[in-house]
Amino acid sequence: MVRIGGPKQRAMDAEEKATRRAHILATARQLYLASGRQLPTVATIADASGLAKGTVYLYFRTKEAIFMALLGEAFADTLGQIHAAFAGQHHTDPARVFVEHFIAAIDAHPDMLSLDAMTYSVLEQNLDEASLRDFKTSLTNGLVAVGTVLDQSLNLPNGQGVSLLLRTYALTRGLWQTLDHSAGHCPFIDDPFFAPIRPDFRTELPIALGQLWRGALV
Amino acid sequence: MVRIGGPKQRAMDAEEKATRRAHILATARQLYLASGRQLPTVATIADASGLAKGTVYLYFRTKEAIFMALLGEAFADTLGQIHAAFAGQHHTDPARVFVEHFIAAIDAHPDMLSLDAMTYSVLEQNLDEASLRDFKTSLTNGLVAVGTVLDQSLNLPNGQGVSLLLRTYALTRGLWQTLDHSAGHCPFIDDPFFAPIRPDFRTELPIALGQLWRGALV
Amino acid sequence: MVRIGGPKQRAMDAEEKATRRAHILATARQLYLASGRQLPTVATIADASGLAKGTVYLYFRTKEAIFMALLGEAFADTLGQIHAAFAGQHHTDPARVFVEHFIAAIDAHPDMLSLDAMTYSVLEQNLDEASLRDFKTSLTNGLVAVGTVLDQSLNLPNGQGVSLLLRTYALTRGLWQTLDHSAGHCPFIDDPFFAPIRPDFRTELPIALGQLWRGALV
Amino acid sequence: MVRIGGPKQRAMDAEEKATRRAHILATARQLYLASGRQLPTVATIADASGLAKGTVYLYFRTKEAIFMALLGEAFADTLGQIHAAFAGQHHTDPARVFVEHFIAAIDAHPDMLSLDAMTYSVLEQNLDEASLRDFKTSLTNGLVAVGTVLDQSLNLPNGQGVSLLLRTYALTRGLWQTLDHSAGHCPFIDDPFFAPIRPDFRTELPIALGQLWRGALV
DNA sequence: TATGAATGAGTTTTCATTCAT
DNA sequence: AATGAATGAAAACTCATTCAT
Repeated sequence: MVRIGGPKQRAMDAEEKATRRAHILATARQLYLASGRQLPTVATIADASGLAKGTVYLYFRTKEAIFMALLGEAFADTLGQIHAAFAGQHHTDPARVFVEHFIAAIDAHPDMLSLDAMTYSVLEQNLDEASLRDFKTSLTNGLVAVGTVLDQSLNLPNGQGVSLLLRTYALTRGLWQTLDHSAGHCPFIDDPFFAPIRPDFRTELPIALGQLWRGALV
Repeated sequence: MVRIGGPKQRAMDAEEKATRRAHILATARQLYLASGRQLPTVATIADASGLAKGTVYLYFRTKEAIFMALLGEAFADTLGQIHAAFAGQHHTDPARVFVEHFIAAIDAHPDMLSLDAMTYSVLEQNLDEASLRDFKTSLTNGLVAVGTVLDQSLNLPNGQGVSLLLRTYALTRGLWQTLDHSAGHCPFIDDPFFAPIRPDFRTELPIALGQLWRGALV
Repeated sequence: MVRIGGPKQRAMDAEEKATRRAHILATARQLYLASGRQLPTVATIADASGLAKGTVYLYFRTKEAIFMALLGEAFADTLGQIHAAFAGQHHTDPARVFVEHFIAAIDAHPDMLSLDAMTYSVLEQNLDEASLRDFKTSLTNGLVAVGTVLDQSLNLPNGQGVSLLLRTYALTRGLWQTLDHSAGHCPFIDDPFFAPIRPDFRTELPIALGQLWRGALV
Repeated sequence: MVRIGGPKQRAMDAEEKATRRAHILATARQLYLASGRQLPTVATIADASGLAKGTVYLYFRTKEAIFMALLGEAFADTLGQIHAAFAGQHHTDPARVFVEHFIAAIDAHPDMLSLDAMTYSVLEQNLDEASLRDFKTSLTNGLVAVGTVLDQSLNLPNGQGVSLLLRTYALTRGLWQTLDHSAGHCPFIDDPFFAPIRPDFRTELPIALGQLWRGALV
């Protein structure tokens, strides 16, 4: 028999519930950003949110689902910005426009690439199939929509837009994993010896993306 | 007093030690490949190697060091093949030659990209600084050497070869993480719905690399 | 402000309340029988009953009380059948008559012995004293009543009927715990090696009860 | 990376290991007896044994395995005493002799019936199949051996000895679960109202067993 | 009366690493 | 050098119960 103290405030209607969910998400993001490459524990998130552990589980099936949701938001937002920049428009230098908007979106989501780097090895492992499918479905929809917009805006053969998006993101993801060392796990990385293989990510990214797009649009 | 299972054979001279180390490494790779995205435990590796747990630690400082060593081998071998293909030679279509050799090397190391995907989030976390530095030093040396060879072979401005290598690998790594689903963690991924964002990695890779190189060598 | 899912129907008068209580009970029994030796969660019971969790607690003080009620019903029914068979009657072979009716009652309550096996270790642990007392009081009343009937019908010294009932039930309970393996927790139990200690419960029960009664009535 | 303090003493040979295992077992029994119907946590057992939690798991696969081992010992000892009393011997009043020895063995193992009552609902649930099979195999061997001895000593038809043992134990187990209230979970059980259904276990047991044996040996 | 959002206690087990032998 | 016994930190998740609405 377990006796416990009652709840604080209750999120009764859908709107309040959405707010609470968003609050948990925001707290988790903050904690993650502060910790550097370490998923905070559910207990920590709950504490920082002013909620009980069990309450967090009312809004997210697993701990990993929290961070997948964060990642999903970042993806959606990034895709949204690209969409806005290309839907129904033509640009004389589309590669430049794309890269500018893409990098701006990345800058706005400092947790995206970092969380993404955990996706493969950590997040997907402990995620239930349903959540994973939801995530991938929504991502697919977004990619296809923006890909179509790119097809139209750039006069590309059908499907080239999506391909370009995938390659762009793959290159970004790969570069970031190779070049980011913001979390400070390698104290020695500043040694000039490593300079040739440690260009700055933010400097390198536009160049690399530019090359890829130039090669693709030739 | 009964004493069972005393020390086995001792690997005294340098050669025997190298052999034993290689044996552990080979066992670990086998186990890793068989498990699909899961680092085997030290106990498992020791068992499968016919050694005691403690013995493994005579050859590797930490468990992660084992897999970093595996990754280092794969990198070294890959770089070696590129080096051989370009050192003191000129090619009429260097991009094609590079991509061919690069992909061949990747195919020969099915554990490379997979282990690499754990680097950021898993392997580097538990690695002691010394091992990490060794790894990165050796990698830097290899990259710089091959980069220089590329500079010469392709008549590139100094340092462009290394940059190209980094971008090439970043794109490969990113594509693989996006497109590989060999480990079968997503039973639903074969759903045709996901087809547009799931091109085959091996089909996609040469195209994407071709675009990058074309854009870079323009 | 959107309000969804208000209170359903209210069971105001005593009859409606009894009906709803019986409905919860029936659902719980079904769920228990279907699960094999696992008490369903309150959430499951509530869902399957079409009620909210809180509502279940309006009818039962604790989860365990639900299953004690189920057990109580089975006991009451069993005792009732014995009572009916012996009240005001004499039988030439009372042992045979008793065993027949007893086994028929047991067969009619496939959840009785199984729930009973959890009584000692699970159910009584989390039961509030009041419910436990209610349960035991009602059981005592039933036993004493039927015991008295047996005393009269069999011309036994006062109190022998209750003793016989207790011993009969104890033997049944013990045999069932020893011999039942319907839930299939031991896949290997069918190995012929275990045959000598795994006679069939339903075969064994009448024999064992027969011996006990014969020994008692000598 | 985890760094921890070294071990205290090491059990290197088989004998020392057996001693340590026995020590853990003894500690667990003590703790269980002191707690009344509550399996102590592994942490508690480890602490009380002066060992680390992990060490306990070197000797027992699961927590439940500890208590199954305790139960197995009690069974083995009980069967051993019966065996000694009947092997190669004839008694004029075998029922009396059996019951005396049986009850003496039960008295010597105050944890046996109590643990046994958890077997069905708690212990078997969390036990791995291998341990369960071992337990049942050893129990079967013991039962069959003693059953055979009984067959010979009492001139019973083949297999009757085992049957008698099973029924005897079933009755004992059932009576104990019905009548034991030593753990004090029912403060109200001493109310005279419950007297008719609460005879003393130790008084009741010999009577009930006597009836069963008399009925069986007629 | 009915609802269902909120609570939070509670515990097993794994496994990388150490170090006595 | 080799062995393998000992260590102990670490955290997700369930679910019975309460009580504001």
